[in-house]
Amino acid sequence: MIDHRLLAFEAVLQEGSFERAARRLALTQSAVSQRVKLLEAELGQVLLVRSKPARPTPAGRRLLPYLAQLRLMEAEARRALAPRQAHGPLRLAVGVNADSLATWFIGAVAEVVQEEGLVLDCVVDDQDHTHALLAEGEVLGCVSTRPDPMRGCAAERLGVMPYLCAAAPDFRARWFPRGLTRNALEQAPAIVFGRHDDMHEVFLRRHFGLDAGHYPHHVVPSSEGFMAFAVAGLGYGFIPELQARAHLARGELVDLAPEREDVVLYWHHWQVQSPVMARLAQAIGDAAGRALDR
Amino acid sequence: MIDHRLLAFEAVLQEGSFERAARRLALTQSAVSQRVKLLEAELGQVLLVRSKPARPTPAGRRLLPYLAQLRLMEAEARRALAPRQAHGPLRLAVGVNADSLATWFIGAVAEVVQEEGLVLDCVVDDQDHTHALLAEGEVLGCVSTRPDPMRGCAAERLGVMPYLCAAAPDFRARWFPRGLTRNALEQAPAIVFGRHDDMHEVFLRRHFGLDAGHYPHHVVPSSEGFMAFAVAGLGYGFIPELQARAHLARGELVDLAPEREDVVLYWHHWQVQSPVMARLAQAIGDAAGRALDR
DNA sequence: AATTCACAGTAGAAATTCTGATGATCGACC
DNA sequence: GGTCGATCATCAGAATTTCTACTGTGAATT
Repeated sequence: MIDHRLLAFEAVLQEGSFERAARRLALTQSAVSQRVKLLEAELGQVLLVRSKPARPTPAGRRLLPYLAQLRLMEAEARRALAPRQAHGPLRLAVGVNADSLATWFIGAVAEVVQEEGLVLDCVVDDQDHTHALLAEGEVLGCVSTRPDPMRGCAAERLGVMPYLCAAAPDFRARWFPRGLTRNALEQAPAIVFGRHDDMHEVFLRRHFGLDAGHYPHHVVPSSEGFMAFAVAGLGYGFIPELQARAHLARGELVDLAPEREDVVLYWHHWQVQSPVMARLAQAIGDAAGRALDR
Repeated sequence: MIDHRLLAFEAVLQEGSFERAARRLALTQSAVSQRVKLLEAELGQVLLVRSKPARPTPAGRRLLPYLAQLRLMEAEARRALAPRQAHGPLRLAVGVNADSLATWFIGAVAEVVQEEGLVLDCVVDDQDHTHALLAEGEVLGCVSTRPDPMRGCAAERLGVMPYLCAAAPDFRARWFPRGLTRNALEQAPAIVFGRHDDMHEVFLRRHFGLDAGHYPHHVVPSSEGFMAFAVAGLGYGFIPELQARAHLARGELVDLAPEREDVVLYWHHWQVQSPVMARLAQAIGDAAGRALDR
């Protein structure tokens, strides 16, 4: 139902080349080439940079969000027409930061997902990176730390997610026998989530005047992995209070510092919304209100 | 860019028959018939009742809003790609009640319309009827008195529009020498806006216990006409305070009763929004905040 | 310089979609 | 109750679009 030419354009981007796009669409490379050319002619803009892998031109990039919205709208229209038929569940791509996914997010969306028969396509990335996913139309909504919405989007404040500095008890005994001192912090192996993750650095700089890069650290881009690292006594790091709570209670982790690093989360979404997206946003807002601090 | 079959379906509805739709689309009747049939087959639903004029089935009706949204999105996408090119201005259909249009509405949208290069398609109807226009996809947003949004839509409170009971001074002297009495009200010719307009009845019932239909009344479905009727001394009726103000000052009208009939207005819109719709909603909200009471 | 790779272009084949003719259905009217 | 007029469905073939198979070109690789 969506224009063939748009689908070809999208496939080339996702597959990286005309040939693989053709394979996916069960066409020849030539046909894909023609479709894309036609689309470019109609819009009067070059949409693809023919490199490997193929990349969108600025114009092409601006087209992507509309494609995602088109998809959603088509799916919605079909549901509105034949609500009880199984069209295959509606697939919604959303960007979530790993810690939200590991803590409050699933509970937040569970009910809506069930009732509306959705399939969520959770794209996990760092807090601030989820925003880029939205800009490129890869997701229709995302949890982000950025407060300002892009043009065409809206943002709602979800709440504050406090992180605490934690480690296994024996890790503390070994590395921080006298508490968090500048010296100890320069030696003790930290755990950070990912490359874009600057919470640890901010903490070290703010409270101990330590500069970036001057501390040994594991990089563990997985919420569960992060936790497991900490519990295993391999390092110390910032863990969402929500997630740490049970482990603290069981004595597997200890709280190293009174300070909390607060991360303010926002729900960003294209204003397509559609009934389902509106419900989802509502549910996320509600659940965040319950799970997060103000 | 929008699916041919959808366009055929729409044209048949707008023109009332397959033949005229074919003429508009520069096709044969046969082609239109085939397109519609194809669409119906794809969706697994009959969309059109083949009567004269052709009407949508319930399924067809549910499809209409999506068509309107599709249109908007396509226009938006084109603008996003080539902002400076003149694509022909973006056409936005909005439902407005006559009194808003005659008073605050134009000022509210003027700036956005200019800056974004829009063409507004104002559909004027009674306060509550504008809602139906939204449901059928005829408009993308509307000013209505209904507070509750439909599924897939959102509603924002704009403010209160107070109406006062007014007439020309000589009309008062002639019909209401002793003020508004039950007897006089049963005799004096009222002016009401339209068939769906129940403000006058509500007023008579609430304050004087008069039943519906027991008063003579002109029906004048035009805001200016309504005003002219009143100024000419042909009747009395409820006029927006905003609109009456100048006439009261000039002595052309007098205020007949201390009571005000308050109409609460809401802005309803499909959640497509799109950047332009978002700006429009913002502007309308702002202007309403200035022009209307809380 | 030769080779490989990836996309553009072209001609004819295939598929789609249109036209024009015909048939079915329904209501109006005599 | 039959006929006419109007309107939509259906069908076969024409027209158009879109695809495939193949060739050409330029850039990267060796």
